[in-house]
Amino acid sequence: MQRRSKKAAIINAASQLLVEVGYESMSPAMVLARSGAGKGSLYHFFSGKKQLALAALQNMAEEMKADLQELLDDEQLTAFGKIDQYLARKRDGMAGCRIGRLANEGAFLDGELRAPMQDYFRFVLQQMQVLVGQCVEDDTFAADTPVEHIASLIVASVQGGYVNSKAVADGEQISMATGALRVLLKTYCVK
Amino acid sequence: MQRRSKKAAIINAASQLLVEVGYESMSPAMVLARSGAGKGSLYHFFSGKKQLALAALQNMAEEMKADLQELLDDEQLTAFGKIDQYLARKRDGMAGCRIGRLANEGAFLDGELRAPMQDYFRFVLQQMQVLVGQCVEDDTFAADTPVEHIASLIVASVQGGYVNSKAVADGEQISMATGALRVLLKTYCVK
DNA sequence: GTCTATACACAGATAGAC
DNA sequence: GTCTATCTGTGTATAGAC
Repeated sequence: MQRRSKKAAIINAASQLLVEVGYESMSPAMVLARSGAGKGSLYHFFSGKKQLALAALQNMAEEMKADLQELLDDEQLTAFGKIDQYLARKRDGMAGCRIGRLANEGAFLDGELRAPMQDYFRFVLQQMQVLVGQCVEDDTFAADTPVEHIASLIVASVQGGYVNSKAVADGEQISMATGALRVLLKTYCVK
Repeated sequence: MQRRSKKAAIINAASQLLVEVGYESMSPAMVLARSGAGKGSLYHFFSGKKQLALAALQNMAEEMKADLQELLDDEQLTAFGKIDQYLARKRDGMAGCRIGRLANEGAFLDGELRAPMQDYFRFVLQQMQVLVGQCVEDDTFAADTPVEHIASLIVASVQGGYVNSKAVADGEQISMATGALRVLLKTYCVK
């Protein structure tokens, strides 16, 4: 047994390909070519394409959650500041959200594959709800809109920004959408 | 030559399938099964899957543009009222945008296939820009944000709402996002 | 114009050697 | 654990009859 098996390389290649081409278009052959492994290795570690994608997805979701958590843990920022920073993050519109870009693939109607996606989105929505709730609490926001609606819009501006970027082939679309929301939320603040 | 050939049936079936399963997962066999035509008919009218999808897409785009145009032509509504009505439209979150849901498929990197999608999105973005511009003009909105940013956010709230809905399997997500934006835009109005 | 029968490539998975 | 060789099903397209 090697110290670092091909397993990690395979998962890594799969993660990249899920972002680049999606699930249905990702063939085992592509994964093997990129990871430098043979078919045997893939089917030694995973029962099939689905289980491989599952492992890759769970990896990505953990990374992205940790990324958000880092922002949430920033003691320097107010709740509103965290929302603002989240929206202000630099994003590659033409790449798409690593997880959200898979939402329309038929394979994700399957409960098992959808689980990590659903889990990730619920986490982000939930955390945004908490932040918006804190803004209401400390009178930054008026309490005239359900917190989960605002949270939903925040996430939608990012996901929709990615879609717009891809659709018109303009990477700037996403920052235009999130930027506009930053302004609107600032205006929404009860000064 | 029949008065109503199988061509329309084939395009119609393809349109449905593009929404339901997407482009890559839509096989000629599925199109034929649903349309009741034989393989020969399909390849008689279209040079291949791509040209068929193109025809179906152009059909859909025209329909959806006409749908929006109807709202734009409503003499009863102010520019702001039109934006508000656009956001308030009833949408099936679990179905997804007929065109936007294809944005992440690799086949749409191809210029020919992307054209109708790009065209549709540009149209909607452009029309929203005009409406927002009118709102600035008549002092409904402050002029402190570029009109194309607000327009981008409006479209993103819809597209992102669809993504959220699919991701968490909750059809209400989209109306939560667009609903929140309606409130924010109302607050943004210079009263 | 519409059909059935057929060809070809490749995605997905298995067998078994090393 | 890792590899190569192989098998099967199906997506995509063509040929050619009716």
